[in-house]
Amino acid sequence: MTALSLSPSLAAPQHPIDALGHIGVRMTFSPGEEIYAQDEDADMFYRVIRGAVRTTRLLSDGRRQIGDFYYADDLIGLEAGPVHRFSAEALGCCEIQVIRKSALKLYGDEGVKIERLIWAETARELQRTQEHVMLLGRKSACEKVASFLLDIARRFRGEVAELPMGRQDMADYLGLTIETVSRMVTQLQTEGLVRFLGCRRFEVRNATGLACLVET
Amino acid sequence: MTALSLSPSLAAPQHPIDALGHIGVRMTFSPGEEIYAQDEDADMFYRVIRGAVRTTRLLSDGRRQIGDFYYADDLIGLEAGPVHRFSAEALGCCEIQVIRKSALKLYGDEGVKIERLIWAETARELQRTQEHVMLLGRKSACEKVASFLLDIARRFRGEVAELPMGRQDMADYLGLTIETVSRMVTQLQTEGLVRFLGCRRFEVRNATGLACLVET
DNA sequence: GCCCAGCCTTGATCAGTGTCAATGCGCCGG
DNA sequence: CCGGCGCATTGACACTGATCAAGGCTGGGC
Repeated sequence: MTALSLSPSLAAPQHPIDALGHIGVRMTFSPGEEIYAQDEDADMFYRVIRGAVRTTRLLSDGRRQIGDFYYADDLIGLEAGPVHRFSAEALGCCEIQVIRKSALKLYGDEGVKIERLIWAETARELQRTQEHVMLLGRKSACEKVASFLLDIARRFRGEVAELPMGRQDMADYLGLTIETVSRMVTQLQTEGLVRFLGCRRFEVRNATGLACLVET
Repeated sequence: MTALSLSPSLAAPQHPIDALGHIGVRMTFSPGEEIYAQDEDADMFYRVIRGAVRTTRLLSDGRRQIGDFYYADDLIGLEAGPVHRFSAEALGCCEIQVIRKSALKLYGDEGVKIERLIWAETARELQRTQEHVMLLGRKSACEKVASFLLDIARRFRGEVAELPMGRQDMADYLGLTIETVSRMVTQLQTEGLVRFLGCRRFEVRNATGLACLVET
């Protein structure tokens, strides 16, 4: 690690993720398949090449919380400790690059670059998790769903957006039940803020109205 | 707020945090005083020497969420981006070591050690934030308060524990209202799980009973 | 094209938590 | 010692979101 990359997001070359190149192996996973398990040894980390992934954690009585959703070029499985604290599962079919941490030593300068990348991604993940805390702690069901849809929609730049997850996953991410998510989606649609075409495709019809629901 | 003189520490570096030694300045803050502000430039980071600190974030309409509480030897103000995304405030009187990130360059090898320390702390913070997400997303008011008290109590190893924050801060950390926190505290006491001596001091009377409320 | 399974939506009701308001308690200054 | 202020507690009630229970849609296989 070179000294002092304290603001990793500022030091932004074109595609830092490319440093990972073809290290490790590529694997494909089918819908719902587990990529790694909660409490499993964390000697690998993963890069999403194609598709979408959720990380989930179960309480002992079965309540489920989704940590986050990940898309192409996101890194997952970075851990401070020796084990994975969430499990990761493919949402649909997806392709994943699997990298053994200990293998990085073999890559010299390149390995150093990658370490820096990992640190930057960890810091970014912290930011995202802090946003998630705001969402869960202080937003109403309606605001939660609106925030979520707006987040997804941003990835599609005005095109029709496609949800890679079902209502249960949305609920477990937002700290709601599936019924409440469904009701809020219906409500946002009734109010003309979004329009659904089937239950996984939607478009934002009133971006400013939606943004009003999403306090920052 | 008063800048203190830099005094060399006598302790030999054993804890990794000691790498920070006496770099930077020490300052004291009085109860409620702001250490840094939300959206302020993040060119410093901070180490709690004595006392306790909260980080908070406000939504535009005034709803408040507390990110976390920090105690002696915790680092705060580490950010991925260029600005602080939460503000930090002293809970009681506290002493803080303030370190300018750019100053680390001057410390060569020591600077590299510190950079590693910062990375480790960021990863640890991510873990803590993920626990916070579980708490907010999937726990009842009663479980939230029980988790919180148990967490605090652990820092006092069976002794009478002292809450460094008031009910409002607990509420804003747990995503509840002050009234609900108060009711849950009363309920836990009625059930004989904890006993309060004044509203900021308590002891755990039935650790296993309390632990049962805190699913993992 | 039809059927079926799985997911999604909707409705009715309920529990938990928030809100509003009043009261209590403890600490500090005078 | 007393009074007042700020925080905490308690109570009554409202409301959000959960729960339970039907249906409805949709997409894939035959």
